[in-house]
Amino acid sequence: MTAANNHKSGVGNKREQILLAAVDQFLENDFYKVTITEIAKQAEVGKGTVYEYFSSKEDLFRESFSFCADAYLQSFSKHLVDRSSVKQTMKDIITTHLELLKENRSKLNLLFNERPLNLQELQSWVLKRRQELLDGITDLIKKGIDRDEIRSDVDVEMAGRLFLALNCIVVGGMVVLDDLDIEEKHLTGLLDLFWNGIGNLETPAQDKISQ
Amino acid sequence: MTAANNHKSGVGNKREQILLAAVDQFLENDFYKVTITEIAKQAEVGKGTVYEYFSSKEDLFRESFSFCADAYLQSFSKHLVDRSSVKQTMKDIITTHLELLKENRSKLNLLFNERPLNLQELQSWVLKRRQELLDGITDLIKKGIDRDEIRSDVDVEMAGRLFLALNCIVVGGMVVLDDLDIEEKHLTGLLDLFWNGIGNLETPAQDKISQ
Amino acid sequence: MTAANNHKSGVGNKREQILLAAVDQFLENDFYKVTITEIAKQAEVGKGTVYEYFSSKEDLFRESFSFCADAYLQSFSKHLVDRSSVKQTMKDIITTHLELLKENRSKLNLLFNERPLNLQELQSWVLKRRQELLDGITDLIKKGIDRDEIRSDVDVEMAGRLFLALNCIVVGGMVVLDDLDIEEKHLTGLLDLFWNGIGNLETPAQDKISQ
Amino acid sequence: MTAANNHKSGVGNKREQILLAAVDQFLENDFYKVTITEIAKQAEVGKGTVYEYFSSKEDLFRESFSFCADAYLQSFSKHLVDRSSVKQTMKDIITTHLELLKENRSKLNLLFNERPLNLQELQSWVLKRRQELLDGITDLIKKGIDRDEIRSDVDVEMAGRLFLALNCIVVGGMVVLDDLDIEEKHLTGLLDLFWNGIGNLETPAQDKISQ
DNA sequence: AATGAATGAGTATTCATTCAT
DNA sequence: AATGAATGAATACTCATTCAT
Repeated sequence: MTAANNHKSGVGNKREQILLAAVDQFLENDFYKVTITEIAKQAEVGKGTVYEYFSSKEDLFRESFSFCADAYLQSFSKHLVDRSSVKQTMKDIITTHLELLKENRSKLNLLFNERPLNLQELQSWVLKRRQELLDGITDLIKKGIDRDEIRSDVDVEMAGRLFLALNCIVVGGMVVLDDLDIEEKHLTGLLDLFWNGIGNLETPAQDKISQ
Repeated sequence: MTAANNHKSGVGNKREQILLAAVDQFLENDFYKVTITEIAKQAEVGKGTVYEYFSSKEDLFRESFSFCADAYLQSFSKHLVDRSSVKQTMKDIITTHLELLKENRSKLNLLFNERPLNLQELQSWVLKRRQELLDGITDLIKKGIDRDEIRSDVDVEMAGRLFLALNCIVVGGMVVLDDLDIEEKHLTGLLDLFWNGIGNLETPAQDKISQ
Repeated sequence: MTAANNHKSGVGNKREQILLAAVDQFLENDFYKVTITEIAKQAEVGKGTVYEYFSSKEDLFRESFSFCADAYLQSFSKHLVDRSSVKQTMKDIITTHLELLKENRSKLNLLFNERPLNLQELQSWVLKRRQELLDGITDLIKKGIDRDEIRSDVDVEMAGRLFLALNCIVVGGMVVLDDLDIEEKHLTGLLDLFWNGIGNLETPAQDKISQ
Repeated sequence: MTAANNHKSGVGNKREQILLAAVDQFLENDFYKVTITEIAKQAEVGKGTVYEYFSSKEDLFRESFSFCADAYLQSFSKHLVDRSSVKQTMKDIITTHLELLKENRSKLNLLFNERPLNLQELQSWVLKRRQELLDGITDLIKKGIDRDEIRSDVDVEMAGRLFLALNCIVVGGMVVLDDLDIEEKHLTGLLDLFWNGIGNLETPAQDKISQ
């Protein structure tokens, strides 16, 4: 904790209590289902106190989202160093993601959810954060191409999106929605799928598409 | 019994008017943003009439969702016949999906949205419908393996989920969220990605993962 | 009651119950002191019902104000016919005003209150209604000049405003604030004052002002 | 005891800072629109400090009102010396009042507003202060009668109220509500009106009232 | 069967006031 | 004495649902 401390920082401070309670609620429920009253109760502060630290419910949502996004991006970026192969990096990312998901409070749905939030103002802000994530992945793929690990004819943008979908929807969906346990072999299978595709090279099946 | 003497059948019957209006609204907005009043107005019936046919807003949502899911599954299953190659079938599915998305009224977010709806009761119901979809895809992939179009070591479950994710987040996300125009070549690129993976077979990069 | 009747008119209708309760409350209290809950309770309707007929608290205030203003202007204008002398008309106006004040429900403070309402949007609307009143009085004074009842050198605008003030603050203030009983002779004295001034013509006192 | 050792006296003392800020705010806005937070901010003291000097928002309003009333009564009473004629004194009062109104921050609405403030407890207190003002004016009129400047048959009470109304409603209303510029000739016209009335003595019009 | 007027539970937000420091 | 973080009572407004006609 630095000298820059003011009443809005420090261990045990109200702001943090509120934010954590809010994250907890927003991860569990729709924006409209979550109530300030419930957040205040869970944070063990008065209702008015919430508004001392956050100007509105939307603001609180934004901060909650940001909190999650930052946590994720951070655990993500630690893999974006050049030591390992790109494939290994991707494996690490998926594994980390899975671990984050399994740690109870970090379902990260908030971050990956493709659902337009329909709070007009939040929408573009959410998209911006998602784009940051996508950019990180895209860069990783470009690096893979530079290193000849990834084919140069791969559509970088699409591959990035597919990798994001793999993490968000497939891994996320299995853990969060289907409440499944993903084992090591599943992960390896999944990455293998992403890396090698599903096609059987020994057959000419794929050639049939020629339209 | 004719269409005229049973209010639950026939062209122009109230139930259908209401359901179509509801679908229209729910596709456009959050559950909490949609109001019964607005649905009734659009359906050109009285507010009370909505409750003659649907027991609650949730019930109406369920039915709306089901209506969309059925429409989608149907347009989906028409591709699940054995005439073409599996790869071509997948191409057709993606194309159909894209077309459905582009038809304004059928964003189908409702269906693909991975977000737990958190209307507790809807949740499991939604998951069941999604599972039906997943099963259809899984069967398709199994067929591909039988026909030697798809490698036999592919994790069928994972491949199915990734394909669904591909449709949902990549295609859906691009059209709905980013408002991009996806061209033919993008689709082909995307499917190629799914089919062939991103890995460069000529390098030994992927071998490094051996943990 | 005409054929134009809809659910918003007719004896015993909710709208009227609400409006009367609102007038009652607004006459008694500040805009901010009055609550919708209390109005609903007094009108013996549900809180939501208020919003069936009035779009907002401000709207309800506007309508309440208008209701009072109309009642006053109407009882006012019946004196603005040319039968009697202007002085008699003025006497009638003051008398009517006083009677209206004494009838419990029509303190009319709402109308005469000089206090800027400070609900920005209401402000100009209120001023407009007040101006209508002032115009009526000004016309009356002009007529008096035409008929040689009133001196032609009188500042019509000022005289109109003073007459309005006379009604508002003197009569209104006495009844409402001081809870006094104004008798006939007071009224006559007041009008005489307005008509003849206070100056003693036999003294040259007023000449001293010559700046 | 010096100004420095008693927080309730001396230049720059907190109480005065707060009071002046409060006056400023109350002159500009409704009681309910003004907030303690804003007053504290403008006074450059902590919110809690306000409560060191004033027991409640109402108390602070009372004191603010009193402060204004005293200022007004004072500038008023300086005219109530016997040097000039009564008519001249009245002219001076109106002029002073007008000047006070034009000095931006002193609309004095607070003082003249006839609206029952309906902070029940304030009501009677306000009336008392207004009565003081009225008494001053009444005395002036009595003096005028003694000096034969004013007719002896004038209803002193009524004349006092009318003169107050002239200042408050006519002059006040024009400056504050209608945002008009009152020129010298208007003032002269207004006082002339009050002094001589509007009636045309050469006609028998007023005689028609004989009830 | 169809309606829509009536309802009140539910929610974000404001702000005077308190009190520990 | 001075402060301002914490509080919760209070309030406008929304909307799913009911029910008399």
